[in-house]
Amino acid sequence: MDDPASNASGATGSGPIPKAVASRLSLYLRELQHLIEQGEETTSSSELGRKLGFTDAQVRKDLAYFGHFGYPGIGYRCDKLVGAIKKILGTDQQWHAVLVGAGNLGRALLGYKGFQRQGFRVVAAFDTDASKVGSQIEGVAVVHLDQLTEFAKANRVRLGIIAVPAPAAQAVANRLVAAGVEGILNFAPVTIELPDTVRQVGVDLAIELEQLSFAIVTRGEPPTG
Amino acid sequence: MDDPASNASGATGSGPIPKAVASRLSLYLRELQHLIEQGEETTSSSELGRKLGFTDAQVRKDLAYFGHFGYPGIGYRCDKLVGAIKKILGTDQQWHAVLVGAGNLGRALLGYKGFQRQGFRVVAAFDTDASKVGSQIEGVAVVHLDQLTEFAKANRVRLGIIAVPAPAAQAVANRLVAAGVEGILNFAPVTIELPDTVRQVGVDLAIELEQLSFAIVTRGEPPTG
DNA sequence: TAGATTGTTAATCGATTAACAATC
DNA sequence: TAGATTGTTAATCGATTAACAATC
Repeated sequence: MDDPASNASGATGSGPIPKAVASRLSLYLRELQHLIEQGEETTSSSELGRKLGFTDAQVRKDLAYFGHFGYPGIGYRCDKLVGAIKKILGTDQQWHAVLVGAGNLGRALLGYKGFQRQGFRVVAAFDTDASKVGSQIEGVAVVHLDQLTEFAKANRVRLGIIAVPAPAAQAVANRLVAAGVEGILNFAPVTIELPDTVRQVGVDLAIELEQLSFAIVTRGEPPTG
Repeated sequence: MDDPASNASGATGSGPIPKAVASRLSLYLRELQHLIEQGEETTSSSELGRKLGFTDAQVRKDLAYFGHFGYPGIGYRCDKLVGAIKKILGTDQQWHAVLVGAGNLGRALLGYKGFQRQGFRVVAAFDTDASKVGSQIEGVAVVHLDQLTEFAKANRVRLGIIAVPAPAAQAVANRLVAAGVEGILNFAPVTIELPDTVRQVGVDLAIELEQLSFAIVTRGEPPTG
């Protein structure tokens, strides 16, 4: 292989990317984008590892899952690596998402600039509150939930974001599934059941704080994992 | 041992709780609280596993790390288990937290009811914007960031929540450390460096969506992990 | 060239699963 | 009692680390 960067999706031969690796790829991507903004053209496994708290060996192993991007003695070209990681994560394309729930959290998500930057576009917000329907929030139209399916089909919507109170989450999830989304990001603090054709990621803000308090109370007696 | 539930923090002999287990404990806790609200007194490893997508063996193993709470033939008493898990996670006590950044996301976090419910209390919000300082949001006072240390010392603040734009995050983190917090929940999409006496948990909303898109594009070719 | 850094292998480590005797 | 379900062991599986030849 003459051009070591020519093999973005062809994978070195290690097969599918382990989930543990995928979660780190997003962090590498964020850090690489940051380095590029600072004018860096290359980086190394030890620099990435130091910034993110991983060993250099782990960084190299992770990056070798999907191609030969490094140059011995030099390191990695940031831009090439960004392109390759985006391809793996699927964010080399743009994803259309809908948000359900135009409450406090929903509004904050609509104003969040980071989604756009990483290839996600929230194309509409849905709610059942008549006082919200018809308005615009951060430039995004608030539409009645009853029009979800129609809208989703017409606008190539593939992702749904749930930001409604816990008791409403499952019903909203069912509607999103009926509307044909392929994945759901769930901010409601409740487990939702989905057909296994639809992927989900759950974010529970209170659980994040619990994990922090756990880390504090076990300080000095560091956990095994 | 006569009373199988008498050994909450004494641990069965397996020593410290692995991090992988701790992350599931929060999910068990949430599900158990939900079951109790529905009037259930007991549950089983298979029921918990089914609801959360784990095997029954994994549930039993996880719960056995910190005591003998199950009754063969019967299952687990929800209330006992809730108490034991809270003790492990540190949320049997109340934690005082401060929020830094009273923007869109910060405001949403101040209105989030789930923190209170799980034992966290946001006792003040900090910002540098003169038009915000002095106001109240969701019943929480907005104070100038310059008063952080003084306030934190006077109010037993142990946790800090960062909800400022990425470029400001490291400086805010430094201030929180100087103010004596023991842990930081960071919503800014940037890596922050902390002394290793201070714990951190990072939540990057765009990364959560990336993980969802990754799960979708690798559908049918399920990842190893 | 000499110095730096990769990709990969082998060894270690940790986490999950299956099975089952113990027991409510 | 018979049925159900636990706690624990052993086996399997996956992830991390250390080391180093290859190479820019």
